[in-house]
Parts: sequence; C-alpha cells; structure tokens
Amino acid sequence: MYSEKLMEIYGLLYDRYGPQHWWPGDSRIEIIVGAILTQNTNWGNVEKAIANLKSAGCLTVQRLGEVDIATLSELIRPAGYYNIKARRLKNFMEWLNDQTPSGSLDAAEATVTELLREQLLTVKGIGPETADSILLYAFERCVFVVDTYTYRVLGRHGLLDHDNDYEQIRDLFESNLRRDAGLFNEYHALLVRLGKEHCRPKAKCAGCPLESLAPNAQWPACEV
DNA sequence: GACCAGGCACATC
DNA sequence: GATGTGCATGGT
Repeated sequence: MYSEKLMEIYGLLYDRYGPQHWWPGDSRIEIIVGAILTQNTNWGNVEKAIANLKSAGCLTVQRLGEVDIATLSELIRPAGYYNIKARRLKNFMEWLNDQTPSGSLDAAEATVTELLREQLLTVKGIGPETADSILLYAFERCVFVVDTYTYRVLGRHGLLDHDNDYEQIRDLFESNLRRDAGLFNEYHALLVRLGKEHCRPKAKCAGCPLESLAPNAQWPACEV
C-alpha cells in the first residue's frame, strides 16, 4: 500500500514542480563538498562558500587535500560552522587519501554500495544523511536520502508513526519504490522543493500540491 | 530580535 | 538508549 501512496505523492510533486535537476554541482567533488557544507545550513550560504572555493581554485580533490585548514575555514565561512566543517572536509579528504595512493575517487567508485556506505559513516562528520547524499548524488547509487523535509512532509500527511528513525524511513522508500537511482534523485529533490515552498515550520501550507491526498492531516502534530 | 536553514558529535543522565 | 548542547552564517 505504501508503494502506491509513495508513487502518488511523487506524481503530484512532479506534476507541480517538474524535474529538479539535482544535485546542483558540476563535479563529483563539488557534490560531496556541498553535501558536507549544507548540514543544517541554508543552501544559499553553501553556494557562497562553494563560489569562494572555486575562485581560490580549491574545489578539486588535489587542492582540497593540500590546502591548510585555516585557509579552508576562511573560504567556507559563509556556510556557517566553518571550523567544524573545515575539519569534516579534511576528514573526508584524509579518508579518500587512505583509499588509494593517488587519493582519487576511483576506489570509492569501485566499492559496492553497502560497503561504501559503511566506510563513509566511519568518517567523522559524515552521518547518515550526508553519506546517503554522497552515495546517491555523487555516485548514483540506489540509496534514498532522508532529511528534515522528508520527516516533516511525511509526518504532516500522516505517513509516519511517531518514532520512526532515519533507517526506518529510508527503508520505507527503498522497499516500496522501484530501485532506480534516477527516481530516488528526483523524489528527494522534489520533497525538498515542497518543504521549502509549502511545508514550512509553524505554518499551514497554502496550495500544497499534496492537498488532495490528506490535507495537512497531522499538522502540527508531527512538527520537526 | 527571533527563527530558520537539505546534521553531526559529544556529554550527561 | 534518550535527551540536551555546541557549532555559526545569512536571509526573512
């Protein structure tokens, strides 16, 4: 029953918003950097940080490995939590460097999805959502990304029990959708779009694309 | 000025 | 295992 419900939601969102062309980023490393920088942070601020990295010529695997952490912090300052995130970027680069002598993304590319996920989660600063964003958007693996918007949208439409954790929600999508990275990509992006435009905290949705489904049934019981 | 934004690690109970 | 807190900028 979830399969049909989930595809119905997808259809409504896609009809309203169309393709979202995610992840916004020109290269694999840019996607990974963005995934770390956007932790609990507005994407607009991340874009500024990424622009800084680009103009400094630092948005490459090699330069990110070389640049000192103080410089890196300064470049990513607009993204907030810049000291912590600089450390996290460095942690990722060090992990990458441990994978192959050249420190390229090739070894990751050759690793099976479940193992790669486990390995990413060993990097300090990469939690489930960041790992899954990297897996789906940088490596096109069939992994569903669960974020704040996912909790809020599903919660408000009565599709969650009260204590669903990250893994349970990920499993809900992965078990009930056809295993298609393109679909997972678009679905998560559409949920974010919906969350930004129609599912804000402490505000009832007006003109929500999912209105026909179960109009704010749980509002605000499942507030996130 | 308060609240929010595409989390995560760590301390404490 | 659950709950609380620090991390920080920039837009509304």
